Amino acid sequence: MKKYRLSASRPFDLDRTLACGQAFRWECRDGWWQGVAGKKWVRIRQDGDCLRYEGISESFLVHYFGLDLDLNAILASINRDPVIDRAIRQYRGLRILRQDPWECLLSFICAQNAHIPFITRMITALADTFGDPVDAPWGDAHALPDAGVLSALGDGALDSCRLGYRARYILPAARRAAEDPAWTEKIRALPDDTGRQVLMQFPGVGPKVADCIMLFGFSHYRSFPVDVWIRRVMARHYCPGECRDGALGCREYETVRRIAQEHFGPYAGYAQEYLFMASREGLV
DNA sequence: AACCAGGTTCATT
DNA sequence: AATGAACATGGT
Repeated sequence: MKKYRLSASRPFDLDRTLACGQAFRWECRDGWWQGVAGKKWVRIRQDGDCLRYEGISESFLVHYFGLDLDLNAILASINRDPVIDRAIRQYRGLRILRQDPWECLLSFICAQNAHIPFITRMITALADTFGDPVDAPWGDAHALPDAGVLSALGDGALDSCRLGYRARYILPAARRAAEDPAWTEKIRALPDDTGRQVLMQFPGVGPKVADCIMLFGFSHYRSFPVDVWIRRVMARHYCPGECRDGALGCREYETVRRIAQEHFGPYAGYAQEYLFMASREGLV
């Protein structure tokens, strides 16, 4: 069991960070979060300013949870109006993870038009059915299958995972990733929004999913995924003039995204996460 | 039991 | 360029 001491100037809220719907491979059982990150199992809990964890190195811990970032400075930079201020006061400590891009690709293709518990089911089914077993202390656990594994499957192989129409996207997307194993490094090397355009060439990846992958998988903190919850809060508080009719009026994705990025700046993605929470919990 | 969900794609205007 | 419908599934 290892320990990591959080400094007072770098707030962190493990529970919110793992439960907020950016990652779908974590489960909380008797006070401990357990999950698989990459190929390794992880157990972790937070007691005040102390993180207790096992299964990973400290450097992985710091990188994965983004503990190297000065969150207070980031939140100060996005705190530009009363709405985001309320969300920040409520959720300070929520951080954006640095997940594996392939995991993000799978997760957010599945996430379209689905509730978060359902997304978790789908991702779990993919791992349990096709992923390599991981020797976790709590019992049976699996990593997510690599693109190569999924790309070799035939039509219908995913049926038992109950992915709905998303299954039609997963296999072609896996083939595309498998035929160019360096795709993540290529995107990493690309300038700002070019990587996003490359991601949108994957089947099943539109603007929203691409923004999620850039934000959660490539640490592109300016990305601002616009889902139904964000659309609501943006329509109500940030672009009423641009919106045709009340809550669901913000039609044009690119317009909402541009307004948010201009308003919140280079860490718009952090604002997105805080607004997402606030919108879902009825805070705004 | 309807309604809706971290949307994308395709066919029409 | 912009809108509308189909798409599968299951949580609330």
